[in-house]
Amino acid sequence: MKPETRRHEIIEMLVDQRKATLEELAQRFAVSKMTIHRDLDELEAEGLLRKIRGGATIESSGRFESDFRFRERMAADEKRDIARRAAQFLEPGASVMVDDGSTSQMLAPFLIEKRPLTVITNNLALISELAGTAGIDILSLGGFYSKKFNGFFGILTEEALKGLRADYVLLSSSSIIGNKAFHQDQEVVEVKRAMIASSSKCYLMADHQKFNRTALHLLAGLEVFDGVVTSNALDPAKAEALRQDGISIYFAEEE
Amino acid sequence: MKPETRRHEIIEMLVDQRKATLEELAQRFAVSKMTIHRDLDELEAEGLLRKIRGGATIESSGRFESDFRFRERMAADEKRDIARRAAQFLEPGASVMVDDGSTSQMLAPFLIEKRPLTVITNNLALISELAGTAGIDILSLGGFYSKKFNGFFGILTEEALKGLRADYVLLSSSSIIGNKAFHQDQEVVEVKRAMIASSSKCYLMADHQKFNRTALHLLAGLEVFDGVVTSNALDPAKAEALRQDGISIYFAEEE
DNA sequence: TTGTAAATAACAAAAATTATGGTATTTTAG
DNA sequence: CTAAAATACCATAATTTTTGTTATTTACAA
Repeated sequence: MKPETRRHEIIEMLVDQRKATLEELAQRFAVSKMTIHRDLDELEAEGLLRKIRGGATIESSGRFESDFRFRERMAADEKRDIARRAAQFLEPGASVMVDDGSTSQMLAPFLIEKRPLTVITNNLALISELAGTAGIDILSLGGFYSKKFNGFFGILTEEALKGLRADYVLLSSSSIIGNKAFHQDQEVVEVKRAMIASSSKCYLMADHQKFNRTALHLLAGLEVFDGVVTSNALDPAKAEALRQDGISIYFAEEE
Repeated sequence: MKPETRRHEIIEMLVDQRKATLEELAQRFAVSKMTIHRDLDELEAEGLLRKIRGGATIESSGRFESDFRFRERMAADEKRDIARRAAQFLEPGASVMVDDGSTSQMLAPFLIEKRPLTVITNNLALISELAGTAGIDILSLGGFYSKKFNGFFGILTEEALKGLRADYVLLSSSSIIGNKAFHQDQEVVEVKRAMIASSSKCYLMADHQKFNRTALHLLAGLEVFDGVVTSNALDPAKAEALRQDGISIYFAEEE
């Protein structure tokens, strides 16, 4: 077991049982107390837990902070898994559109695995990560820069998309209610819609927190997507309901 | 000696002597040719040199120009001075186009001084530096990403420019011969020309090394520019000759 | 083509880095 | 003050990175 894995599991233990002793952790992972000490120091520096005499706890003064950071980190792992699964739909040599959003940014390493690839995107973080990677042709959609979404939007972006045609699009949305996807920002929706219109195969990436959250603007019905990728943190009943509606659901952890 | 140090020194050697053989490098650093192979592969992937049969070279003259990362190191101070001077032509509230190139990247801090400003550019480094700066609206021109120039080029870029109109453009070119500006790359020239056509006032930034160097493609006659900004490292006789032709020369160090 | 040198690939050894556990010392809570 | 816990330090173990050798493929010139 790698140190990183062990540290990850320590956090999971603490989320379950609120606190744990050094002795307990050392036994559980079959390492010395000294090693656990170092793990806890490391995790404490990341703000994920708090060392107390004889052990550690996830609960700090306000309970909120550590819990929030932990959620954020778990969400990041879930998003990475979903991104990994979504990238499996691609084939080397294809052209793929990618939108803004943190899930989309997670795609970077998995896109590299599929190279050669033409990546068409308005996602600045993704452009920066992929820039200069051999075997990845980047086509940046221009547009007005939005700090909030760290990408490019507006007429210029939409006009550029009208003249393009890609094999795939990997999209994210901030909300799924019933069998429809929503997003909170009008301009972002316009760009995502243009991407769907310009791509042959469409896949949606959505972690379980996206389900049953509200957002103002309709993006599309889920039936327009060739697949919806999520994690098995999603309520199985919900997944089954969508399957009944003819939606193709893929779980990141499967296979 | 660490691998990283060795690679750094390989670059320094190449800057001095333009090219080197595998044998030569292997002897100089007392490692096998295989190791040098791997070093060169690494450095080539970073765009810092080019492997040729039997060795490596820094392609810094003629049709090719060495990578932007390498150019960045040279004459950085001179370029910064020129960028500072060129930015003085701008007024708060204006829209300004900026092209690719290391001189253009140097503009970032001076553009911020002139805010509010709308910056229209295909320069990825500039976008990254300015992203999120309050008072700076960024309009990214999309296009295919070029590692060599660290920016966006191609039809998409030119089409976007056709629909735009800016108050100023601050350009750089890689070569000035007689009273004409040249550049080594066809696609880059197209974008620069489109910028000139879409701007009311045009200024060219060129350090003294740019003068009397060869490059293949004509960009424009210097008379189309409202001003050419250079440093007083430029031969005074050359500057006087241009003034005789009616070109407005500005020196970065003046005033 | 054909021969030669160079480039690449695959593998094993070596070096460097990182992780771990033990011990000695310091700190802390009661 | 005392005992357990925490820390500091060092030696060893495990892992990763770097390197060199060998074998194979590729590229160039005659």
